[in-house]
Amino acid sequence: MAGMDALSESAEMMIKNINQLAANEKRVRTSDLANKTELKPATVTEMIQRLGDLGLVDYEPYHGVHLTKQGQHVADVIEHRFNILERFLTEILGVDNDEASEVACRMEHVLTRDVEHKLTTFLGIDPEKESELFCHKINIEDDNNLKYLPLSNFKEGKKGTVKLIFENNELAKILGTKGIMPGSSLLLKKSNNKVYTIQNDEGELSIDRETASKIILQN
Amino acid sequence: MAGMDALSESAEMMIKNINQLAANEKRVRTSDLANKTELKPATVTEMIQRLGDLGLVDYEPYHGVHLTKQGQHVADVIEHRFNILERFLTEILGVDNDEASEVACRMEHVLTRDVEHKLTTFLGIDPEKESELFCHKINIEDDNNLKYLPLSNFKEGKKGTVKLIFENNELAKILGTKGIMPGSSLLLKKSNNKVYTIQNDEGELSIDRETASKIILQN
DNA sequence: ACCCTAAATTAGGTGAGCCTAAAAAAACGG
DNA sequence: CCGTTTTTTTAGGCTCACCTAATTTAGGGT
Repeated sequence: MAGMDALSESAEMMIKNINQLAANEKRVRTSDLANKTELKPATVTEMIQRLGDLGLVDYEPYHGVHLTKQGQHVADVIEHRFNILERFLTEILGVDNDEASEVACRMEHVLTRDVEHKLTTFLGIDPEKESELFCHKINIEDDNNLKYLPLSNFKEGKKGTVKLIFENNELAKILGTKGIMPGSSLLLKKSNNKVYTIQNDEGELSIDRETASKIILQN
Repeated sequence: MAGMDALSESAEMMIKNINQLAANEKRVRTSDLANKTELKPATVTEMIQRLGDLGLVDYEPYHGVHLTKQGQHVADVIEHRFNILERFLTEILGVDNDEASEVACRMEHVLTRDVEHKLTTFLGIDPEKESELFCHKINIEDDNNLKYLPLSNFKEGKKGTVKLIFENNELAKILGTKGIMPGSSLLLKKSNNKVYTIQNDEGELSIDRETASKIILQN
């Protein structure tokens, strides 16, 4: 990882876009990138030349680019950060999709590996299994201090205490009538990633994933 | 809020630093800013001149700057975003202080007001009471489009998404076989306060009031 | 094979944000 | 109140990331 001096946001975005277009065609053309990024072709050329100099992209004049191994790695990291951030923003905070996507796209460039990793864990994803990207041990010191999780990421059969319910709306009030409120305990009886069946002192009920993502529990 | 075109990260940082130094002395001098920001004095001069042109700072050559009302507002927003982010990173994710501070400092510039607000709520702070900053109505985008109602109180002809079903009993299972489960959509075709006729992809069915009161919908 | 069009690159310009070095203003001590 | 030192500003230069306009290359049709 020599010379990994932190790429500019623009450079990272270009790599991300190359990666996304590469799904369709092996060599990505300047015009496609210009189109996707809303930059002028001349700007794209300039950029991919610089990326070429950095060894992130294999650039053959007049014949497009494709990511090198290094470039692919960068793309994977960015993509992952974007996904994590987007999920956090929509599922946990309840930000709407367009805005979440936009904000995630700007935040993806300022995350550190550690924050990314902790956020991944927070979302209930096991970072080890999540991808091969970080197999060279990350060494997150004591993940067990991450005690808050949305119900949507709870494991079946686990019990937890409600710490907060995001958005103080009608739904929260309805949940309240069934004994689901900050401070109360509940058991996630069954979940299939779509329907979550929970049980507490007052009985059972089923809720959808979106709702489940707004109930934050401490285990 | 005219011309609030989104300041650059550099400009925002400069305002933040001016604000922080202003705690000590009313007029903040170039050399103090140069010191704090690790920029050269010439660069600071250039920056504060630009901020002056934008009306964010009152700049008097050779005699330092202080924030205008507008500038102060920007500073307060940034400061708040920083604090929220830092708290989230340390308290929820468990990121250590130095790194949290650094990451928060880069993220503060890309937060939107909505995300900031939702994050504030997530941390268990009531954004309304939190500060006087946003008393000039924040206009949380129309909370009324997030209405949760039991099917029994739905209006005829309205469509909604099932958010939760109270009690995981036989009846709920039967509803499930008819495509009525958390996450699914339905239309209340007819209701007379006794019999509720609903329609979804899989057809129509009629249920009684008691059952209807246990199905919570979002419109 | 040749021309023509579409695509890509080069050439040259701009502003932001940094710099150094030189000049100017303010401050301070006798 | 004058000279020296410190602070600030101006002048001029650089890179990055964008642009437009001009030029070059690739590739398809006849």
